[in-house]
Amino acid sequence: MAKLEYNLDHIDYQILRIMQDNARTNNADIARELGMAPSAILERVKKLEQKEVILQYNAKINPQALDQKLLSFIFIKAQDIIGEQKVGLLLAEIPEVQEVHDIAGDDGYLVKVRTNDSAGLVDLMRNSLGRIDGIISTRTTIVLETVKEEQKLVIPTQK
Amino acid sequence: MAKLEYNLDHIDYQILRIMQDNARTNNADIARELGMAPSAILERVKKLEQKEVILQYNAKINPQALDQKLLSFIFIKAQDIIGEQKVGLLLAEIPEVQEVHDIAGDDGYLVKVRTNDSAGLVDLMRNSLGRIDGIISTRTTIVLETVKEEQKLVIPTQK
DNA sequence: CATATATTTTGAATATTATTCTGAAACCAT
DNA sequence: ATGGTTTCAGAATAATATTCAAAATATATG
Repeated sequence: MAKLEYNLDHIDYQILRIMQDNARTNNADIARELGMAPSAILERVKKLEQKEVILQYNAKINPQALDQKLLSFIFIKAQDIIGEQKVGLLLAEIPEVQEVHDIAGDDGYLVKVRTNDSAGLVDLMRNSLGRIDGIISTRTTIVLETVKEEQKLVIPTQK
Repeated sequence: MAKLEYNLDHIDYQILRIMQDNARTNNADIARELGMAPSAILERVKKLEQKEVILQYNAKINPQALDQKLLSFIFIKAQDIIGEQKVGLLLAEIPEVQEVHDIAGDDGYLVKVRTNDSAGLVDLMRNSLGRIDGIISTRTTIVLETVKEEQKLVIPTQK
């Protein structure tokens, strides 16, 4: 699935930088900015998608607007066989769960969850987490305020 | 800055659902899918942007392709005055830092960081974190494998 | 409940962009 | 160098974005 050779050059990096900043920038604008023909940019973008360098385009929606005001991180200890992630996959199926990371140390997962409020969180823990076998314990951390939240990667300047 | 009334209807939700799934879906396609005129969709999308319901459009780039293979979470205890977040703002300035959350409990921050490898992480902790005054202690959690990583919100079905 | 006012939608016209394709240029490996 | 491959530019065409006026819808107010 994942290619071993991505082989990106300076121009690809510039395209990625633009796209990472605004995924709806059109080919014509990118072409103008890079001093190239639109057709060439189109080719490159398609190739970046095919090579799975660009994984997807998404709109970042304001959680407030959908009344999802509470962000929490939950550490979950599980009795999973290492590398199997049976619990992890079940956690991933919960819509309110945005991230599931298998972490080193305590046979556990770190899970990022967004709910309406604390009642929604309790609800989720009781219903969704409650139904999953293999969870030994949980420890929840409430986010008071988010100072920064992006998924932008550091893109190399040089080729 | 943030509006108190977003007042979204069923159609807005549908647009958000489409956009959240693929931010490069064009107006014509959305219009076709919702059985409306492209100009009406354009109006709504513009309004969603103005009302800061849609915050931005970004391309999700494969960290592997940029050789950023290590994901870590760092808990940082700081001697910040509550609500001030002096340390938090400094943390947010570090490019490798994707997220900074002010968390309840231990006067601390939860920070999400992407680096090349463990050497890059050590480097970041020594250089970038090392320069920040007010950091009392850190505890680092290494991610072995990410099972899920999205920022999709649960969008209501009904109006 | 009716009417005035504001908002949203449509549909057509125009501007802009996306996409395709061909030949030229650049690149690579031998 | 030379043959083969990849990338690019430029033009032609298809499709989409954008604008705008009028119609339709929703909202507010007396």
